[in-house]
Amino acid sequence: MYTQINKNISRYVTFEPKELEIFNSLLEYKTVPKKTILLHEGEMCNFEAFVIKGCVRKYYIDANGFEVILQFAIENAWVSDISFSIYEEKPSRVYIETLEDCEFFMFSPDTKEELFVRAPKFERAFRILMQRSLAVTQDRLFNTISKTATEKYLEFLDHYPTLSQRVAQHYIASYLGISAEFLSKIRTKIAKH
Amino acid sequence: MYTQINKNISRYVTFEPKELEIFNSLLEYKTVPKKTILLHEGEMCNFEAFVIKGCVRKYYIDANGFEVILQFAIENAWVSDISFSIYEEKPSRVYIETLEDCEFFMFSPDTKEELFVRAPKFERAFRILMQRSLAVTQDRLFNTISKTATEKYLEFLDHYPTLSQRVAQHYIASYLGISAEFLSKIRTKIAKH
DNA sequence: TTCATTTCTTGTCCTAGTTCAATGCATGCG
DNA sequence: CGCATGCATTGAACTAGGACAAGAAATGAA
Repeated sequence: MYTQINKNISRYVTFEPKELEIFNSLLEYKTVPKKTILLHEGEMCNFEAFVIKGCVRKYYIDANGFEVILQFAIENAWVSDISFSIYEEKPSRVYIETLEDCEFFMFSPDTKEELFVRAPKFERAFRILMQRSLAVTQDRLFNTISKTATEKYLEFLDHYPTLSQRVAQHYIASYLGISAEFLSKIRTKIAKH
Repeated sequence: MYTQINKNISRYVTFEPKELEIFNSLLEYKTVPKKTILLHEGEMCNFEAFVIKGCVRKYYIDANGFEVILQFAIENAWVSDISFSIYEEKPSRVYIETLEDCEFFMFSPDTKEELFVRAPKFERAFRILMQRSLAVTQDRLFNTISKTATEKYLEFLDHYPTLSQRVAQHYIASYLGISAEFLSKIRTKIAKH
C-alpha cells in the first residue's frame, strides 16, 4: 500500500526504513467519490494530498466566471494549495476537485510539522518536490506565452498521453488557455492531417 | 552589509545569531556590470544569487528566436535556475542577465549543501522561499491566461511600481507576453484615459 | 558635439483565436 | 426505457493582438 508513495518521496533523497515508517504512520488514507470539491475558494487549504488512484483538477475562477485549470494531478502526483495558504494563513484562491473516484494519502499541516520534527530529512525531500513543481509551472508559463494553440495541444498530448482519454475536452482547453470550441477545431484539423 | 539578506532569510524562520553567522560566512559577495549574462542556455546553473542592488532578468528564447522574460529580480529577490539544473544535472534552458550594475550575494550548490549540514534549519527557509516562488509563478500563469493585455499591464504597474521606470518597455512587453508595439498602443490609450 | 544605436510610437493590414449560435451525440439517472 | 443535461462539433461574424514598416525620440560612446 505504501510502496507508491515511498518510491515517490525517495526519488531525490534516500531514507532509512525507520524514517519511512514514521512517514507512513502519519499519512491518512482517504477515498473520495468523483466530482467532490476538496477545497473551495476562500477556504484555508489544510491538506496536502498524494494521488494513489484517480484524477483531480486544481483551478481558479477568473473575473468573468471562467475556470482556468492550473493542474491535473493523477496517480503519483501531489496536489495542494500549499503555496499560499499553509504558511501565509491566507485563504485560498483556488478550487480542487476530483474528476474520478480517488484514493489519497493526506497530510495536514500539523502532521507535516510533526514529520519534520521526527524525521528532518523530509524537509529536504519536500523542498526538492517544490522545486520540481516550480520548474514545471515555469515551463508551462513559457509554453502558454510562446506557443500557438496547436503546438500547446500537441505538447500536451505528448506530455500527458493518458489524460486526453480520461478528462473532458473542455477541461483540456481550459488547461491550455483556449476556448473549448477552438480546441475542437484544432482536433478536426489534426485528424485529417 | 548582511542586514538585508538576513532579514530576507528570516522572514518565515527564526534563526539564532550563530546560525546567521554561518550563513553569512558562506556567502560570496560579487559585483557585476550591467548587460552581463550570468547564465547562458545550455550551461549548468551553478549559483543562487540574492540581489543586494540592481536588476536582472531571467528569460527563455523560443523556437522563433523571441525572448520570453520569466522573472525580473530586483533588490531583495533571489534568482537562479535552481528549478532544473542543480538537482537534475540538466543544462539550463534559460538565460540570466543583469540589466543594471549589480551587487549580489552568491551561493554555489556545494556551499549551500555545506550550509544545510552546518545549520539544517536553512533547509526549511529555502523550502518556504521555494513555495513562495511557486505561488508567484502560478499567479502569473493565471493572469497570463485569463486577463487582457491592458489588465496585465495595469496589474504589473501595480505590482512592480518602480520597475517600469527602470527597465526598457519592450522587456515589460516580453514579460507580459505581448508585443512591444501593442504595449506602446496600450500606454497611449491609458494616457489619454 | 556628432553620429550610431537602441527604444518608442504610430499606422495599416492581417490572423489566430473568441463568441455566439445551432445541431448532433453521449451519458447518466429516475 | 425515455428523457435531460452536459459534451463535442461546426459555421459565421467579430476582435484582440501580431507583423511589418517607417519615423521620432532618447541614449550613449567617442
